[in-house]
Amino acid sequence: MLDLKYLRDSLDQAEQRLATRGEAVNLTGFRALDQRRRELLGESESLKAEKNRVSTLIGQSKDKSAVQGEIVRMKEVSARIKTLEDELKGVEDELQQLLLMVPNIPHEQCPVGASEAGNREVRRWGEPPVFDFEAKPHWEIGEKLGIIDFERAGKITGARFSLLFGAGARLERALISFMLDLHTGSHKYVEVLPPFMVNRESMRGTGQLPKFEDDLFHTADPDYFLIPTAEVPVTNIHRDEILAGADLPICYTAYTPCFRREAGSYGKDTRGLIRQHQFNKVELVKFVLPEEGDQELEKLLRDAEEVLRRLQLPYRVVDLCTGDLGFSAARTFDIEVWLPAQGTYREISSCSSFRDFQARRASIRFRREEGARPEFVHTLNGSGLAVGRTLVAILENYQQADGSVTVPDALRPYLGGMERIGG
RNA sequence: GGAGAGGUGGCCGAGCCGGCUGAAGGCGCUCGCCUGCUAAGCGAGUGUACGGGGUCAACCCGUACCGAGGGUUCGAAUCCCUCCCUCUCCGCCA
Repeated sequence: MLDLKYLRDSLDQAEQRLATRGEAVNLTGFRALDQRRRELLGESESLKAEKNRVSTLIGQSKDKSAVQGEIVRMKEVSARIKTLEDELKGVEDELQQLLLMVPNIPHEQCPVGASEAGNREVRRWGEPPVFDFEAKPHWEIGEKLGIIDFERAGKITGARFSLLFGAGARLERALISFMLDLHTGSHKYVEVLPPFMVNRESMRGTGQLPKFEDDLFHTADPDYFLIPTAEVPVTNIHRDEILAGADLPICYTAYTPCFRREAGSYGKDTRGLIRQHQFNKVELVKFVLPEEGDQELEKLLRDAEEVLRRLQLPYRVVDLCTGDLGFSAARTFDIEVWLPAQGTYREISSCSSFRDFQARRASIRFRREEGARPEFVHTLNGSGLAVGRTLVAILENYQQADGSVTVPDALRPYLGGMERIGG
């Protein structure tokens, strides 16, 4: 959510910067609503002051019959206040609805562009492997090895689900442990294991609601949502809190499954593990001082990259342009891993700064020192990494001519020393 | 799922036969005094949001907030209704 006072003072600038996102952002009506709100507030609050003053006098008077006229008058004042407040509530609801639908303002260093095509490659790491045979897609490799079964997953649940067996299941688990150990050990994140279902307030806090309800799995009773990313429960850990400035940055890492409806992606990535309704992810989340946001994002990005470096998987980093940013993000770097069968880089991590956008929605604040005014923190997060896609990358990049798959060195301790799957 | 108890300021905890309670008291914290050091002691201060004013920073005024939302009343932390959450006992259960 954007700052009401900023919008009031710099509406034109806000509109211009939002326009670089491409989609039309509707701020019409904001000014009128804001002004009406302040008029109603002014009138009802001065009437309340009057009411409070007179009511105290009535309470103090010995002779109630002497103040009968005031009682009658206050009755009318109260009725008037009620009318004003009803209208005020309507106006505030409308204003709130409007503000909750407005996306974040892009960071000034974001490349400006209308779509994915405007993204800027920042760096590449590693060399795509060269095979003396035709590289197979991971679903063929996995099914041949008997470690991935899409057909039975479809029977059990439906499309876009998967079933892992044996070394496949173990590899997935190994990746989770490996990533968590790296981030808690070398990178000093605190491991958390949050709820996988959250309430509406949490979803609103990070920005999934109210705009993207269609993308979420929902339970009817109670009214909960399955998390689409650990960002939601982990960022909301500190919702409605005031943190001590000295405690910042606060860094968490969490493994969770993620659940996404993938509405509107019919026909995309229909085969394989790339796009699933349920997938595992290890997430990194930070709460930082506003002035340290940019450098903390850079560090978070490096921490996520480190996973691929240790696994010796080639990747590149892309700086998303204004038109490709997510709703809540001010700045995003995607990490894309090389997938030989597709002959292209595919997203495996997305590292974003939300600045104070989520903090304002979720009311996450801090004090620089004891007694200082609360300020909003900046929130950051990134995948470190998407586990399913990492498994895909390993199967494809480490595949051998005979259909077996070599286990990356860094993972062997997590697989009881296993050096190869199949073969 | 059944029965009962309760949700008050950073924390503990009064108030709950309606008004003078943003809210007693204690703890914590900040500043000052005192003190060979420490501890103790003494004094003052110590929430947030919104709106208005302002030398637009410190500050001043107003309003709101005693789990959430409604209601009664001139006036509600205090009375009534609905919902949420926590705790205890029973049942069920990984």
